[in-house]
Amino acid sequence: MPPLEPASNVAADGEIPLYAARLNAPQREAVLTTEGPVLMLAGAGTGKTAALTARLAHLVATRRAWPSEILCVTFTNKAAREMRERVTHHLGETVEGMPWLGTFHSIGAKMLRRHAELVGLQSNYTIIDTDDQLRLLKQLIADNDVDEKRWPARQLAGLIDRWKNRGLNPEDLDAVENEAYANGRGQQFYRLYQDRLKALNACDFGDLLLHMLNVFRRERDVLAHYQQRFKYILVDEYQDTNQVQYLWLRLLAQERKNICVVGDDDQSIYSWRGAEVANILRFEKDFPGAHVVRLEQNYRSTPHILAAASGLIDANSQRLGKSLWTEADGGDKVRVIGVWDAPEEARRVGEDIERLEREGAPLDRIAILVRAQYQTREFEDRFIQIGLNYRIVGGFRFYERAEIRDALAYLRVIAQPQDDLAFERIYNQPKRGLGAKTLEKMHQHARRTGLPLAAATLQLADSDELPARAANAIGSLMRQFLSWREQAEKVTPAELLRTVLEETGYNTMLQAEKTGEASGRLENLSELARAMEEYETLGDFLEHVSLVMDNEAGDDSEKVTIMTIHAAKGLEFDNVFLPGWEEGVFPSQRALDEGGLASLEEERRLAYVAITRARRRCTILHAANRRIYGQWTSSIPSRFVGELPADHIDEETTLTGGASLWRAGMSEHEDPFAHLATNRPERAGTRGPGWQRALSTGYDASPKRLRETTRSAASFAAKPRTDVAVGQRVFHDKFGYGIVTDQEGNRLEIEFEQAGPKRVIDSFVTLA
DNA sequence: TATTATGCCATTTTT
DNA sequence: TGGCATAATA
Repeated sequence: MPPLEPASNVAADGEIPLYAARLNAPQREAVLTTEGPVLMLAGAGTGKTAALTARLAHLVATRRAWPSEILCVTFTNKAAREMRERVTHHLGETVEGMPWLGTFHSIGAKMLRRHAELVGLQSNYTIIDTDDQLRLLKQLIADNDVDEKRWPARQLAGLIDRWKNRGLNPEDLDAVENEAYANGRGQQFYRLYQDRLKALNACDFGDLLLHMLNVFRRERDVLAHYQQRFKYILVDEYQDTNQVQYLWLRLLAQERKNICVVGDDDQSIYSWRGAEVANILRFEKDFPGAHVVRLEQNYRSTPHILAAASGLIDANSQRLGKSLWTEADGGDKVRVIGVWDAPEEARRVGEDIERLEREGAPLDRIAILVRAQYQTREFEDRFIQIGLNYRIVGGFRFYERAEIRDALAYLRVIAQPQDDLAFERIYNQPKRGLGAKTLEKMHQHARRTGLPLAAATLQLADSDELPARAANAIGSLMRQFLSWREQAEKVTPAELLRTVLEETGYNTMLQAEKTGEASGRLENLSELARAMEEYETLGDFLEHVSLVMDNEAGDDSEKVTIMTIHAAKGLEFDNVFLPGWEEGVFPSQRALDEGGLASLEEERRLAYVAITRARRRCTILHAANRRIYGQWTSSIPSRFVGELPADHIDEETTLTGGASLWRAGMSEHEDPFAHLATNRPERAGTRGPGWQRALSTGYDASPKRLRETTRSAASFAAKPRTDVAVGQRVFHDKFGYGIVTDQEGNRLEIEFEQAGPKRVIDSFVTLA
């Protein structure tokens, strides 16, 4: 056990150690207050991570604890990675890595591998994702004569997830909870699901935490062991913890009470995922005598941006209260721009970005942050048209692609023969002429014999239950599995994967397809194999895959980022564009219709997060008309716009006076500008209940400055390519192969083989 | 058994 | 509107 004396690299008498040298007073306080509970309230951009890592470094450098005696939990792999890097930097290479620094789930998984038998699992259990989870539930629902139409598997999955987030086991459900699914069969299905998982030697994400919580609650010696081990506990983004995580931490911290949590109640935006702001709000009650430190000096944004954000969040009740300030001065006010419709919004943002680009602003420091994914399409369309480099974050993740999942399913069956879900995914992929009928027999046999699906299938192939063709197909597949399993002992996981892809004919299948898509899939698979190179065992790799689902696509070209506000939490950009600030979009209709005040306040926090991402300039936009689900809908500016303090914003509109009319709620035939719209929007009878309130929130209806939007100079000035002509066959990253049917300047009309006719900018295609 | 037609329903998604 | 899932067909 390390003594409590200062290490050599730390000055003894009040001199400030290196890792704390650049910290401000509150940050330093947060670092040096090592004993007892600490609540660090860290506003946006206040150097939270710096303080947190310095604290870690301090604990180790002063020998208060070994790295292995500190539990440090984050929510994302990214945050964990960053912290690890920064601590390593502080402490130099001499210190061993921190084994207990990671996400809640990865730490849960690690503990559970050690104690798996206590919850009826083997230590090589599989971690299934939501896709597997859904398929499993669908089977259960079908097997138990419940109409999936009436009681969707998604709903059940959601319920189970919520129960687990709250730390509830099947037996803990009360009658009300039980009623929530299939007329009082919630508990039954939850239990069935858990039993099934156990039989598959698998668990879902929620289980990683819940199983360990159960172990802590039941096995006193296990709990005591970890309580002893973790001398200090650090928790990042505490406002995002859910009930299980809270209970978990409380048990672990109970003994020593050296727990330091960091968070910002104003940035709590995941309550719909089970996060409870209440956890941070009541920390001082949970841990009496807690030392509270407020980080309020902001190092990121200009005063106007901060003031706008602060003014907005002031409208929320239930806050711990912080006021951000900065030493910086100057900077532009937050711009608020009203436009006619969504296409104009995209055009406007595109033009602004082109201007910024001409002024020398790097594209990768510009972001467009949207409330919902569907908003990205308008920008994508526009940017393709004007040839602006962009990337959309979110949506498909690497490990969620079909080909990757197929490949992983093969590996899973090799590693863990009980993994029925994986086996079921690939038994006929690539096509082996096996269908639903064969599957049904496989299931029947598995149920009869109590064997895992793969094993039962093997038996079945030897019986004469199946038509010869099917039996042969299965037989050879099973022989392949046997041989792969043997090889798994000898070759690296990456090699094994390559063998599998070759011997199954998966590669051949894709090669035969000859589409842009298929070649992309092949590339993804070799990318997967490459990513596997660094893993020694299959098990290591599979755990990594299921827990670390993020992948930073190695793309070097500068691009504008388009993503949701949720995805942007924790990031910062020089220039931020915030489109769609309209009632019904942001705040979202759902939030207005259900969830009441709490939900509205979460939307407001989301708006606060959005604005505080901006370092230098922030532009908010709202459109009068927008097509939502194919229906033209007109809308009024978001109430959040009205809540921005007037002194810190510049308002502007491209609607020549029409804006104030529309804002005043005039009907269509009175609107002198209605005829200007080519697609005449229907007047909204579909407005949510929020609009009345929005009108009364005192939106400033004074006359606006006139402003005419000009067309983008860049997209017309660009020189057309000379190597492309009508009739030329070309390749486009997104649309695949096609023939040029028309050329006008740098714009091409292309008939794509897969995607049909499209207009694109010539710089986006290569000759085929 | 594989392909086409129809229908349905749509936030946010750290693991 | 359009993407995805299940249903109906060749």
